[in-house]
Amino acid sequence: MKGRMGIVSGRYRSSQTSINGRSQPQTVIELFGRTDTGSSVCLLVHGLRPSFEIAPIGTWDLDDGMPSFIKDRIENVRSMEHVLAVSGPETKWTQLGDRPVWNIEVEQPFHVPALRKTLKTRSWQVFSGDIPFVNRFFLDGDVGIHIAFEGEVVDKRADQGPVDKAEVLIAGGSGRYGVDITVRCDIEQVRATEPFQVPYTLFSFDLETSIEHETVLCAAACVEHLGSGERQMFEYRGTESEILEALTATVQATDPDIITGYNIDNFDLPRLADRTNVLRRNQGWQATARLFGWGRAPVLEGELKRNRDALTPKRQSNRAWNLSGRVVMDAWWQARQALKPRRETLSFVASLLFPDDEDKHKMDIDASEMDREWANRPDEVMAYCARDAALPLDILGAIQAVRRKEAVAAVAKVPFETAANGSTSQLIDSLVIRMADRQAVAVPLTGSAEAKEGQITGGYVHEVEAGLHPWIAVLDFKSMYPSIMIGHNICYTTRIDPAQPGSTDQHLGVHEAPTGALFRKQEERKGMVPTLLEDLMAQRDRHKSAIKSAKSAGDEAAVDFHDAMQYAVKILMNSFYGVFASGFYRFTHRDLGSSITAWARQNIKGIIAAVEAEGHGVVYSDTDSIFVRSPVDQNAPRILSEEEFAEAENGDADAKKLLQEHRDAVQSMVDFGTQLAERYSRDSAVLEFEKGLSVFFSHGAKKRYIGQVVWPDKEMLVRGYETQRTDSFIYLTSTMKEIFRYALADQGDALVAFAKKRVEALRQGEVHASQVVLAKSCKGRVVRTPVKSRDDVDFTRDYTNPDSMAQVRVARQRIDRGLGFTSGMKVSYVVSDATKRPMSVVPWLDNEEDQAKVSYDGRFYAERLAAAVGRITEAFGWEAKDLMAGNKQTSLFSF
DNA sequence: TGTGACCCCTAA
DNA sequence: TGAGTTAGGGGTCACA
Repeated sequence: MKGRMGIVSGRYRSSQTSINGRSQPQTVIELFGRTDTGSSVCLLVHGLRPSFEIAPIGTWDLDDGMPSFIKDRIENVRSMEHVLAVSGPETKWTQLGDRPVWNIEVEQPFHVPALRKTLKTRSWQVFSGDIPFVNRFFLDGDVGIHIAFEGEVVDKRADQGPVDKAEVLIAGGSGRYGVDITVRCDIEQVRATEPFQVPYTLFSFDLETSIEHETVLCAAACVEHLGSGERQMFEYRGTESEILEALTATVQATDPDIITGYNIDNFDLPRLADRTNVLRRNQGWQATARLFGWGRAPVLEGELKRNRDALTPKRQSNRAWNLSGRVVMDAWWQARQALKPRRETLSFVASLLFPDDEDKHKMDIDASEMDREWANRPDEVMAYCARDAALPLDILGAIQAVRRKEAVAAVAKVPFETAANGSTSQLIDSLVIRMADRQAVAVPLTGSAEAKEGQITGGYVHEVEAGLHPWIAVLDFKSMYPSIMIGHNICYTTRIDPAQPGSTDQHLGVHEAPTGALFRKQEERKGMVPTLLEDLMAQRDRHKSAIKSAKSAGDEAAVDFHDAMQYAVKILMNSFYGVFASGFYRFTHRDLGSSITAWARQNIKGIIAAVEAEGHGVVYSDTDSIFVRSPVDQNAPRILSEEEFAEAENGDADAKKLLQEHRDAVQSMVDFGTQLAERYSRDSAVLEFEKGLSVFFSHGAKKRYIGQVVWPDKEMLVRGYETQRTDSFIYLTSTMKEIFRYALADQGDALVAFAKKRVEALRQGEVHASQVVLAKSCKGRVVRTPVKSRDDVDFTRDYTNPDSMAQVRVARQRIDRGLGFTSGMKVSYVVSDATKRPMSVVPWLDNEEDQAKVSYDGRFYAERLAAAVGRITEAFGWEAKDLMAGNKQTSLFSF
């Protein structure tokens, strides 16, 4: 058959095969995914052999030929156990210059770690020796998530046959896979194809569990087919074994690519794993498969024993869960990343995303009393469970999680699983190693770089001038760090090491960083990273222009697709700096990161000085942006009210004049900013006029400012202040927002009056408790699941003094009440008495009964609000004014 | 009352 | 023991 598929994940299988009567090691790659026509596939790919590379430490003159002792040592390697073949040498670039590199083919991938270690002790330098075998397939074939393949169908779901069906075994599989079709092919029959939207199937589930007995009371699942948009609901009751077996049967029958749910990583999946262990006791391995065999691997004992990509979901240490052929995507984690919600409960996130859909967030079941609820109102509990099984699908849809991860996978050329659950360095690795192989650059092992000593110096932040500043043009460097990397050819492979012999040889000119670090010119050797970044920039431009043409053609799906792609490219480009500035990445050196930031500081400081020398004040600057005073009529109206606009529309002469003056001022600022950006742009450092503010305000702290944007759109801009923070309380943030409006309108008196009123209301306790809920994330290691007592979580590993942290005290109270705990989740609380040390806090729970009991410390909250608001008013010098108005207090908000 | 350690979260 | 970075503000607690 011929087809196209989107790869979910891959794994490999080691076996023996017989060639001409001789037993030979064989390694088959199993790729799981779904075709463009909607069938799930297991592709058995043949022809890739595990290997790595070695180079001798020490050097000799290449022109003299290879010394005989090297030949002997190579023969020695050839005769090592599990080594199949040695080929080479091939000349590859290494940090120590061009070196002869031999390729070592081994019997199986799992032999590599031990051989690597032995060879290191025998003075070989090892390269490409820590790349997972499946990654090797993506790198060598230069493919990513979307592939086209050709092959022979060896099994179909509808076919009959035992699990060890001969056709599958002959094709290199371990047995009948849980997919629609199993296809055998050779590596040459797989190639990259244009990105397309894979019609994935999603499976979302939720459990209701007994707090008393830890058992599963009931479960529900919802399956969504992205291709058709269709959904199916499933409900499970009965004995616990029946529930688990029925859930597993649904997974196998609906065959999803992606498994989701809300907080399944830390709750539902561990619970299912625990219960499976209890329920399977005194039964064979088949019981485990029936209860929790959710993967696409054949139902065989060996498939349960694997550490990863097994038949049952598993997780090692803190990593995401994994299982064969499917990917686990926790909707909680995705929502947290995408939305940064103030609180993280399912009902809160649902009300954030679907504010008008009351049914999605009302709480009519008391989760802390689940046993009682289940006994008294099983149907309501079931309905609640079903709703919470479906909601994660709504959430993933609303934040476009699957489509965005798919786009990242397409850009980084990795399987879906790596984009969904992998690390940033894995994405970068995927692109950089490909480039290294193309350029004959040896790939060093992770951890082989010299440790970075201390931190490198980062971006420059200009002191901000406190107060109101009218007509500020905001300019910033376009993709500053990527541009610097391209412009100065910064790469692991272009760095000139002064300690290296020959480093002082003639270069065709060099890039010298302000730190003194040297990089070759691209004419001499173009870096891998600059090449990749240029490609990515071009790719992003292509998607951006495709968005334009799709828009004019009215093709909404194409707009979404190209938008997801251009966004993924942007994310990836901006990740390069961080990875290369990190201490552990395989292709890094401490000079790379520090050179990038040093050039950045030089650029921005140079521009600040030049602009100021021209007589234009710079009120603020952070890393790659600069806020400049525009030579605009200072008396021009900064913003017009709705009424003034209406009056101007209606032909009112005064209003029309105001409007004209405002527009003239905006235009004059735009002209100034555009012209300034043009004049200070360089090839590798493009300055852009990003936005125009009719007024800018800061109380004098870096990274905290507000502004009235009048170009390109009209909006309020807030950075850093409490309104942006998720660990503040609503009453404070809403007060601040209003204060900002007064501040930007320069209405000092109204501002002060409003601030006083709000502070007083808090102090008197007139504000509803829901408005003073604080939330902070809480770390801690769960040492026993499920979490039933305080001893089940160890907070001392994450906190020097856990008892002094409010979030820990709250977490402990939650545990006491049987509400469980998951590390990293935000916990909500209210301060009940701040005069105590440490302050008394009570958890804020999701049910009205508990909420009604909460009383807060009004004085504490009033002081916190006063402190925040006071910083703003102080900058205006309004205390004196207030005193003059007859207020006897020495400070505005003292009591 | 001031200070520093520790922590969370944000800007870039 | 698993991994993008640094700069920075501000809250809480403990202690001098």
